[in-house]
Amino acid sequence: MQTYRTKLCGELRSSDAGSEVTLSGWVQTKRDHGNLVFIDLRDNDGITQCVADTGNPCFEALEKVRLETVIRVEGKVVLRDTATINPKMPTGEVEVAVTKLDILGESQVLPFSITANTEDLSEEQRLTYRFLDLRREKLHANILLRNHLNKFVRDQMWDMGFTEFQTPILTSSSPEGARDYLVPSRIHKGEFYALPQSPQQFKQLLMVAGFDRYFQLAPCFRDEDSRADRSPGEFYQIDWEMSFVTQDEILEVGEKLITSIFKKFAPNATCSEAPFARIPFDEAMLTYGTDKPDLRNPLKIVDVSEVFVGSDFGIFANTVAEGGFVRAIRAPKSADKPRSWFDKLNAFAVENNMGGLGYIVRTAEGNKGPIAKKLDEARLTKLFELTGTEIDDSVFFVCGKGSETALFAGKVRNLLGRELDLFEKNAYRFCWVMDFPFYEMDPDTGKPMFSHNPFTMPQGELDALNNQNPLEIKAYQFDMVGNGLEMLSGAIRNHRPDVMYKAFEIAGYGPEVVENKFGGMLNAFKYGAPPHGGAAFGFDRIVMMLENEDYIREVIAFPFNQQARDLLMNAPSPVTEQQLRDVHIKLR
RNA sequence: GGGGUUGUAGCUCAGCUGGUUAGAGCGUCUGCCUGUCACGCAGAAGGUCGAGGGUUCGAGCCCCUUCAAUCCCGCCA
Repeated sequence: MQTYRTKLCGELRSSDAGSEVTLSGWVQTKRDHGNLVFIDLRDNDGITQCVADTGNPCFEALEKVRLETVIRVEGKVVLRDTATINPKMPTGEVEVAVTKLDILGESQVLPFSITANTEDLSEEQRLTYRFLDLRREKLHANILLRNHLNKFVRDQMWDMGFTEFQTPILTSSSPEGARDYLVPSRIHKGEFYALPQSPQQFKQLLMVAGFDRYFQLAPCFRDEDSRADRSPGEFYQIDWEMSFVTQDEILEVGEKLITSIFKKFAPNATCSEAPFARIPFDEAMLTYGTDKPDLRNPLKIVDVSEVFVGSDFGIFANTVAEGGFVRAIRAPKSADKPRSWFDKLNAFAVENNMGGLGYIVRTAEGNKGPIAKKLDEARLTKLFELTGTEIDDSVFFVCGKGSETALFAGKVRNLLGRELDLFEKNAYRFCWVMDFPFYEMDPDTGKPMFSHNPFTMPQGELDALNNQNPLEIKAYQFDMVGNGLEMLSGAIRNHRPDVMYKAFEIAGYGPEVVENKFGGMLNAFKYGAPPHGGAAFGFDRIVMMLENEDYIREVIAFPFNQQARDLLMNAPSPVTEQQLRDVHIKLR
């Protein structure tokens, strides 16, 4: 059997001139000049131009070959004339003068062009013909980068002393969190496996089993609806867990891993250095109006309620008196913006059901805007001091009560940052958001419910659960946020059965619920559990950030569409009656 | 579960206030072309206007129903 290739399509250089080579690949483009034909031959490695003219026995076959046909060519590497060198191609100094051509795999007429821009194609087309889409340069490169990241992360984790595990894919349904993907049992009528939403309980059991440091590039399955940055169905986490560990030590692992990743895969971008800013949840909500602060945006939200107490501006003064607040955002160098700009921002507030967006414009000639007249000189001075507002700046106000208003201030902060083009360019800014509340009020029942996950250790442990207002207890729970995206979530776990029973009791669950739902893990904790904690990065999201992609599908080889369908493999799909009978299912 | 947007040639789209035979670019096919590199030039074929119903003398365009795609809200311990 003849060899398919002696060289790859990306590796020929001028130094190879004169040698005989064999290449195999896809016909990416064909430029037929009648008596002279060029073919760009592409493989995973790159592209090489092949050429033949009328004197060549392969000429007619080469002229007829359809795009994306797989061929094998033999030929001689020749230097191109200076005038015909293509500096855009790594192989552009040479070409292969074809002496023999074999068709290895014919292509039908393509449904779309491999070389067209990605944005010129519908998602439906791309997913239906994903194998063609994956041949396109950008997506192909994204998937290759994902592959490199995969190995890099493994190496890093091994180097840090972690042990790689594989945990079950078929497991049991867990009662909290997202909807499970269920798998009916054939042997046990009426019972179901579930695909894991994360290996959470397994990795904790591994700690109890004494493995000390676990990691896994873990597939996770959640039956929830998709978003641009959230693939439906399945996704991957860089999941790790550590025994005898403090919260700080977990954060250090996260910082070390993420900085090494961005240093290697985004060497030209600015990246936060460890240690990252550690922002308590409450401060994040006040200063950034979100639990996912984008630190590329320099703007900060400042509480200026005190300025309005007893002022002539009745709406704000009354809201503050009723327990609300006024928060301000300085908009630097925006005083020269036209009235329409301020109107536009006000309209944004109205769209968000916020009534309006007050503002003061500070100029050398005086202060303008609807609120300026309502504040006396002393109050204005205080306001400008609190917010750092200088001449030629303006300052915007959000007034109201509760988290809704706080979150709206965050939206205004983002909008102003974009409008004034303040976001740091080509940068990755990371921070930690810490000290999440352990419980939050369930608006339906008026009782405390777990705000994150019930496996987390409350700060203050049993003493806090016994003696503090549940809504004021913080959790050893943290997120890493990068450029406004949640990249990691982690926690110190609750490894003490007594604390767990009490935590669930406060959330309204009796001991039988804990034993029923988390019996396996709870039982394990009764036989000597080490203090432990861990975290998990969203793997797909890191690739997304590295590639500056807005859509998570751009970094997944075979993603679902928005409706959680695989258009290529036609999943989900109906099954036979016999298959249904086997698993004791009758469709209604 | 809810809201927005979209659906016209193989692909990406245009199509005015409802009015003659529904257009463009790319792709396909045919012909010409020996230095292109998204080659170029000339010509041709290609349409259930997502589907179903309605209004109208007349519907790609208006109305109703429905299907699909996409983005968002809910949801995502």
